[in-house]
Amino acid sequence: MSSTSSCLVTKLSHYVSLSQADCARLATLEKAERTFDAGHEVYQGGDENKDLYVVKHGWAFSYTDLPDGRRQIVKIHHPGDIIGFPDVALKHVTTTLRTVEDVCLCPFPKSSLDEILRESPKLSALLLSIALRDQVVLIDLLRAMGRMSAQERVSYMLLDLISRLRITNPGMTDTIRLPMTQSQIADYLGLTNVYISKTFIRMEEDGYIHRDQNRLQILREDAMIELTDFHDRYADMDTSWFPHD
Amino acid sequence: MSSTSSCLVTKLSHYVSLSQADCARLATLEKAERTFDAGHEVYQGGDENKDLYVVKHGWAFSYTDLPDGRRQIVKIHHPGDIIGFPDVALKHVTTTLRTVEDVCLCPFPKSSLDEILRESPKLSALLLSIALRDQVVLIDLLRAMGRMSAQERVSYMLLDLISRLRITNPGMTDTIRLPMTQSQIADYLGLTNVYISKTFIRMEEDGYIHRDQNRLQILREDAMIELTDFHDRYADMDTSWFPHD
DNA sequence: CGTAGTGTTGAGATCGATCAAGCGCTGTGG
DNA sequence: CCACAGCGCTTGATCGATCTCAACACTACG
Repeated sequence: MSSTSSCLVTKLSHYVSLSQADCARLATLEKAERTFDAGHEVYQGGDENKDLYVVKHGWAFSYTDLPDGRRQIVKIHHPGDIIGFPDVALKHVTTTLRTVEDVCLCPFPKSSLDEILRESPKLSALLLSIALRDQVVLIDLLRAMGRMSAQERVSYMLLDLISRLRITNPGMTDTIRLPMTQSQIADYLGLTNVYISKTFIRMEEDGYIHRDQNRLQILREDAMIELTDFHDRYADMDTSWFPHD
Repeated sequence: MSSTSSCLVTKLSHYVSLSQADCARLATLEKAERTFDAGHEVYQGGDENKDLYVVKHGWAFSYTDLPDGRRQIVKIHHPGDIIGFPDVALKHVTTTLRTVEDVCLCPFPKSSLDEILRESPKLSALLLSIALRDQVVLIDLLRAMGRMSAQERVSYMLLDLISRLRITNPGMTDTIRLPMTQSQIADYLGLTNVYISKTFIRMEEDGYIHRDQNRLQILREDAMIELTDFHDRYADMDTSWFPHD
């Protein structure tokens, strides 16, 4: 999470080496900057689809509500993520974006993508790959929601979070900062805050995790990987078919 | 589902008008053809990622199993769909592909995408949009799985199916052919075959649907749309930002 | 005519939800 | 410095939607 270079470039060049020109193209996406307080709603579902955002620092999440108030959080956003990408295909945004803590976002217009598609086949391939990889990640989450118990879902979430954070923080070990409340975790995993509490306590008693303030240490990562049949979708992508410059 | 022209071209030109050259590019994807019997596994999760497939006719689905046998169907494929697209980003496929009935598929190599990305910005934008739209669809399904009751999930599935089929069959009204078994529907919705049976019976008693053989008529579509807060993601896409030829 | 697959039905079990209370922070205002 | 409100987390009692298990009916098919 260096403050000097772009998180987006860091994240993307994990997968392919980018030309100067392509780095410059990405850098223009992060020219503008806006900060938001914790718990702020940046845009709401149904709004006209104007900008995308690159996360500079802080966590946020996207969610949808059912008419009666049931809430589903569909994506947790970290530094380097592009927010709002799926909605590019549609005229209106489908989710509401809410910050978890103080956050800095870089808005850029949808039309910037047009330029990338016309001028850089390699970046186009990379963006397409990211979109497709995110589909695989959603499918993994779907599997967890459809077929896993509460403890398995929590384990899956923790493994997914730590895998994502390791891409941009290679120094990370087994401890993550978890700024979300248990109600938010419940809305992400399709459970209730009460049951999240009970599940965390159970997992701590069983020696899977250790909690301290809002830091969480994963004690038995291998056991949790086995429990959830977890696959890291972030470390590797197949870039062999990409067009060359 | 015309047998003369390509389902893929039909489906894609629903969104933008395609040049001759682009139609030709898509047609080459459907040159080869292979047929499979009902209940056949075309490829398995973990296989090397070689080909994509365009569906010419028949239904199929992609699924993953947990080590203990719990199954999650993650996508139902119809004529005109591209199968295996999300796995393009990875070296190995993440799901197993199984036919529901007798099916005809057109395999084409991943590297064909390379050519499209280099030569047609417009088709690239369209493919990217399809991938992003499919993300939104997965998010909708995730919401259903995380926060909806059995009856709501079944309603959501039926509405989603009929919306998709209407794209390629504009003549469709309120009746669909449902060749999947109740066990498969259960594996798609994260429920059990027993409870699917009970839910269908309940919905029939309540006048939402009518069943006859493997045909299913939707009697109260508006009520079901309201119940599930359903949004059609297939009818419209935002193509205004696309590059011009 | 046996066998396998699919759907239905019923009894009982269970995981997670709901409801309600209490506890420990933290920030705020008197 | 204290009182108090608000929020997040925990705890316990009870409830209920869905699962599990088992039996049975129906169809297709070799």
